[in-house]
Amino acid sequence: MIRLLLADDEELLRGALCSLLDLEDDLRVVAQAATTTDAVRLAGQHRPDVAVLDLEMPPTDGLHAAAQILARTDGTPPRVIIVTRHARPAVLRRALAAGVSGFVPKSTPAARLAQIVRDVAVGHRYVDPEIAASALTENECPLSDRELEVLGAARAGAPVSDIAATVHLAPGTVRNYLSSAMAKLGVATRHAAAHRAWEEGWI
Amino acid sequence: MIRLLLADDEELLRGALCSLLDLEDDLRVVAQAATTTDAVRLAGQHRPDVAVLDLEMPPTDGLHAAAQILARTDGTPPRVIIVTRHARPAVLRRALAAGVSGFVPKSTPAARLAQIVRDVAVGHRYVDPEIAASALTENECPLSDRELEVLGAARAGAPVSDIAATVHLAPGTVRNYLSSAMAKLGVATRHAAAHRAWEEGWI
DNA sequence: GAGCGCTGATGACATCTGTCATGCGAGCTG
DNA sequence: CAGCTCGCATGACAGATGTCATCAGCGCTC
Repeated sequence: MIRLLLADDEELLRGALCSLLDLEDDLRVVAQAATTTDAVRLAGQHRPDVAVLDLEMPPTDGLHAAAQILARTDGTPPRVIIVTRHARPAVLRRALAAGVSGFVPKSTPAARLAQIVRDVAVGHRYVDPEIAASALTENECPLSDRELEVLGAARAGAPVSDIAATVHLAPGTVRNYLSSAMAKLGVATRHAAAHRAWEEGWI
Repeated sequence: MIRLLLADDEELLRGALCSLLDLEDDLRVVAQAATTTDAVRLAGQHRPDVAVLDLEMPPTDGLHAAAQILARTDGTPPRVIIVTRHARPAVLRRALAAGVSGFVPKSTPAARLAQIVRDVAVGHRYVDPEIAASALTENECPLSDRELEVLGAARAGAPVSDIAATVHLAPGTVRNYLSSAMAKLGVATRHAAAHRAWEEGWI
């Protein structure tokens, strides 16, 4: 019997997956969470074999939760499967770096999920083949850490002075980073750069 | 027996909902679609009693599909239920204006969906109570049509000249609309305004 | 027809952005 | 140590953006 933790902020999906997976004789959902904090807490309490975490979850995100769950020192931590609608190569890379065992886009057929859970439970890894292929062929993110940080702060449309304040840099420096990021991405405004970086999953 | 059309671009959710609803004795999913075009086509072919449409679907969106499905002239069109993660009062208003019978955020418990489908099938309407309350109390979108149009074109971070080209207006005019929109929203840049308008579901 | 509100446009002006050259200090590398 | 790169910062400059006053046309109402 494989014991599952299910975490997703959308009740509709979580509930549907729960009943879907519970239909399988060898799977049992032992805990559900709608937030990352609950997910981490319940993972500690219930010690599931596999934790299925949505990537987009308040208050942080699935990767933070995964890192915390995997960092537990007493006993073996559960295997973690990340489920996401935002399935981009950059996200996959970050997920694997965090030590997750499965990476499942929401475009995966529901019927296959149970088998993925079983595979992961016995120690295998599962990565969506299409995303994996993209991750190998697509070019890496060309932006430096600082550029990403600054773009992240620019995402909501804030003026340079605000960005500089949140990133703790001089306004001129911020403009330099934005400028180089824009040059690398081939766009004309920092907002276009931020938009693009977001779509690519870089920030 | 209530015959259902299920449309959602996320296989995972669509598949899970399908098996969930098929468990009910009086419901049967007769067609599934991942795009709005398929949804419209299959609604014509299979004549379901109820169509459950995701709002966020390529290539257009669930409201367009709903409008097309409801516009059919031969026979009675199906009742339409819109499911969305982006549950804001403005979206609800647009959905009701399009003639849909149900408005269900993805935060709704999965177990309740079957009952909502039954209610809608017999002619009732269902609107998520929380969103409905917000729609009644929250202030309406303060922006004019032109302002919304211009903000929509500004969303990807394009410079004013590009926006002017896509909207077929003079650059100076575009700046006026952007300026008034920014004033109404109390923000300092058009990108912040566009971001805000997007989050509120206005564009 | 005068008045009013709305849309679309123009021009002037202050400010913000994007670009670029440059400087300074920390770390590393010969 | 000298030379080098790299992260961070500054200053100057052109062009883009935000603000504002103003105007013309159009439809509407009194």
